[in-house]
Amino acid sequence: MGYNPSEIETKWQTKWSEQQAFEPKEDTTLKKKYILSMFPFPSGRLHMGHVRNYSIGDAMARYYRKQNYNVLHPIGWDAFGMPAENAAIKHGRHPKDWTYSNIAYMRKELNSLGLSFSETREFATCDELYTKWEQEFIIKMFEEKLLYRESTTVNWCESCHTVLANEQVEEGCCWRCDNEVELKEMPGYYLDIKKYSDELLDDLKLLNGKWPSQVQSMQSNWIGKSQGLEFSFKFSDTSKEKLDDKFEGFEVFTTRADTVYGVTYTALAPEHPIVKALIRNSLIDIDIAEKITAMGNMTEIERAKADKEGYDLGLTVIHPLTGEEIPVWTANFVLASYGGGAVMSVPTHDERDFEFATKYELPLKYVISGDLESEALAPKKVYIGEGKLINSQKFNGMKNSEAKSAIIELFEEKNLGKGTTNYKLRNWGISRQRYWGAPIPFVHCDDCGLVPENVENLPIALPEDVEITGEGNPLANHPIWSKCACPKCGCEAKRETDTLDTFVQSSWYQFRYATNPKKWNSCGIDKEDVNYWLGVDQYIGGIEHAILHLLYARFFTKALRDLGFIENIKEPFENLLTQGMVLMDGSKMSKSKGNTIDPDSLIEKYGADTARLFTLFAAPPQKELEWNDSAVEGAFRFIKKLYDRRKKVSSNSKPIIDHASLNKEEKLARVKVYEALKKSVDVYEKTFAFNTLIASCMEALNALDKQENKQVWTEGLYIITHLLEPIIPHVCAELSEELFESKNLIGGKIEILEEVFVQDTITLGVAVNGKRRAEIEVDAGASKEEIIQQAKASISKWLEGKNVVKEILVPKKMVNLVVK
RNA sequence: GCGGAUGUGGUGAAAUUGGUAUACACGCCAGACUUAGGAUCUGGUGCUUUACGGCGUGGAGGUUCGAGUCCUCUCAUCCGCACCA
Repeated sequence: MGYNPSEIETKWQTKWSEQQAFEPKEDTTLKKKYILSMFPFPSGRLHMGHVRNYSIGDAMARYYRKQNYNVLHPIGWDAFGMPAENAAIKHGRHPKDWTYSNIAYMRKELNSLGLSFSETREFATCDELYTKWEQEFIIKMFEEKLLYRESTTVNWCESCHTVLANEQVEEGCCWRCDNEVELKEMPGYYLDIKKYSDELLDDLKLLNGKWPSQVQSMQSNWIGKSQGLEFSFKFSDTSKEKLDDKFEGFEVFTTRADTVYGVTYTALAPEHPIVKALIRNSLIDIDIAEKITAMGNMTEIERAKADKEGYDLGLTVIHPLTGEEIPVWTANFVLASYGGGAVMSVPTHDERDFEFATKYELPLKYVISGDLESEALAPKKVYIGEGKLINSQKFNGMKNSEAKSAIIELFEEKNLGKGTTNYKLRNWGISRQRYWGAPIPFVHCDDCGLVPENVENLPIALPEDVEITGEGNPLANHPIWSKCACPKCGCEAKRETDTLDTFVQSSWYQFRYATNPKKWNSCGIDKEDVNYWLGVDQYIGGIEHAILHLLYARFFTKALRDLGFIENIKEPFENLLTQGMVLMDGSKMSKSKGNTIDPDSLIEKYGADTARLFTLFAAPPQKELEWNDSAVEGAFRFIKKLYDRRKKVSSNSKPIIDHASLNKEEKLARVKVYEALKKSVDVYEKTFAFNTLIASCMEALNALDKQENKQVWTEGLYIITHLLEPIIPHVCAELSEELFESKNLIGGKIEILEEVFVQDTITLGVAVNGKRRAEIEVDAGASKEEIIQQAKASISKWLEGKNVVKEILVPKKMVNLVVK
């Protein structure tokens, strides 16, 4: 009988499901592992990236389950989002119907891969029960001032017809549809993630060695903490007058307090309120005002590409230390969103300021001198390096690195400014003007203002009878849905029609899985369950979420902790593995390129075990995986061979073998088998280099093939099927049941017999001056002298007319003879 | 520009604390069995040389008896952020 994957796999999948084999136990005294792969969006079909993601996680889950851990290995559906609405527009299907039928199909696909997910903990984020608790969190966040509503400039994607968070804008374009993002002023809801800037940054250290350093550094850059000096420039009297005494001055932020004496102009963002006031009051020429407005309307990406541009505002400020009168400009390189939208400019020691000053012939003043006089004072050059201060009153001669804090101190002493910290991170805009999302549970009342919905009315569910055309917000267009009574005063009010960003759902799903499903009706997150299961011992997913999801989920964890929904948890994901992409001909598999492999047809042709084996064998999980048809054949061939060798097994349990009585090939086979066993612990618990474990098992099988001892064969297959079960579970379960009554798949680790590694003779390399020249075989008990003797004999021709000046013996490895 | 990685055969990739570089697999070559095979099995396969040898982990140095591994410099590629004051 040949290897028939579909028969074997169907049999075991049915059995596992009937036995509820993968449900976590409720006994919280058991040692636990929480293995989590990022949940999929129910797009319709699995792709190879999913296969890889879940094969990695499943191998870990199955490994720990076999080691008698209580394992939580859940799956669910990140089910809200644009594509469901797009499908509705394109195929006239209701998003809900589209989503749930996709889930049903993809659940079948996951099943066909033999993944060991809990069935009872599965949910979709669009389930009303999930929405209900999420809305409760949102209301609590509002009450605790962690959530607010404000009208401001936002990123707008016209093609998705919605607002995007900063994290969802990639190079000026929408992360989902790649359409260029526009700026738009509109109201929206924001989560105060900035409040957690320092904690989010500092706690990255807790993840050292547990998260890829790349992800840590990406998050750290994104938070973008920088320390410096904040102070204000006061307007000169004439300027103040010009502004009708409405403005005293403006605040600036600098990380280069050491260059403060070199300021020769200041610059405001085109959107700065002072600039706007000047325009509004016609204090600037009409054509220049138009140009400034145009500058302000450019997106950040356009501005980054544009040449430096700016206009003298005809205002002056007084330098707080020198009393000099300094001109005020507006410039396109000043960002409204950072550091108060205003800068002090030191063209001599800042490249950007220099470029601007050169273009508009603004004055230069050097305040740092390098070691070489010429370096610092070469006319019309910018000097970025270290040096000593000049032209800086009492700080002259001080090293600029020291002057930074000294000057900040002076500002603080004189009450002119203070040392401060700035962040690039901006608050998380969570409003989306779309239908297929969780409604934001607030009500607008003419009398009471913004009022949260009463918790007992939750969930605020989506109306089913909507028309989805792609034009406008379907919730806002619904004839009656938004009509409601104010929860506070009972008067007629209007329900909020924005929905929540889908990243809100994925920010707390790890706690929902951990909550026992029996409690799902009564609470969103159960503290005790979460205390037992969290943190996630291993999280697995794509690097594309390095900032987005992983930052939001970290923030949410800290926020939920402060709101009292969870406790004792600093970080949700203890260990993170970012898997590489699946490539075809060097580029990412994608529908538009037509270079996809359909997992279904792969499974149909070779079986799930081959798909899983190839995925884990072709590359380490962290690296990119290049698709290769013949390598898939190779994986299939190995499984067939393994299955075929069941004929070699002669007893149904692990035999006790008299190692000394074996011949050379038999001993070698045992060595290879036990080497694989030894390696497995490291691979499953630390390195996740499944490719090397599989290679070791292949070596072991090759070595077994070179001998005929039935006991050695029996022991070998007992161990190999034990080791590979997490990777190719169906064929191993089948073999184990048939040959060993499944004994090798239960009951923890198999003992490593060290006696197997004890050898009678040892092969050593012999090197002369570090260059390998020969190989010798010595008795295991041979003394150093005997070995050196033998080594010299083996390389006698290299010793002619030379003296051995040093003899180095590396036990069990090699001999190095140094000759002259 | 800033930050993070990665460079090893024809290809995917291995290689505790520095200790016989290229395990395992794919591909290729040769052979066996076949009417035939893209099936299966066996053997070979870093480059170079008739051979002895020589050369080989992006490049150049260094430390060491010994370096893919450690140090310095450098080149290339990839990823993230990017006018952040």
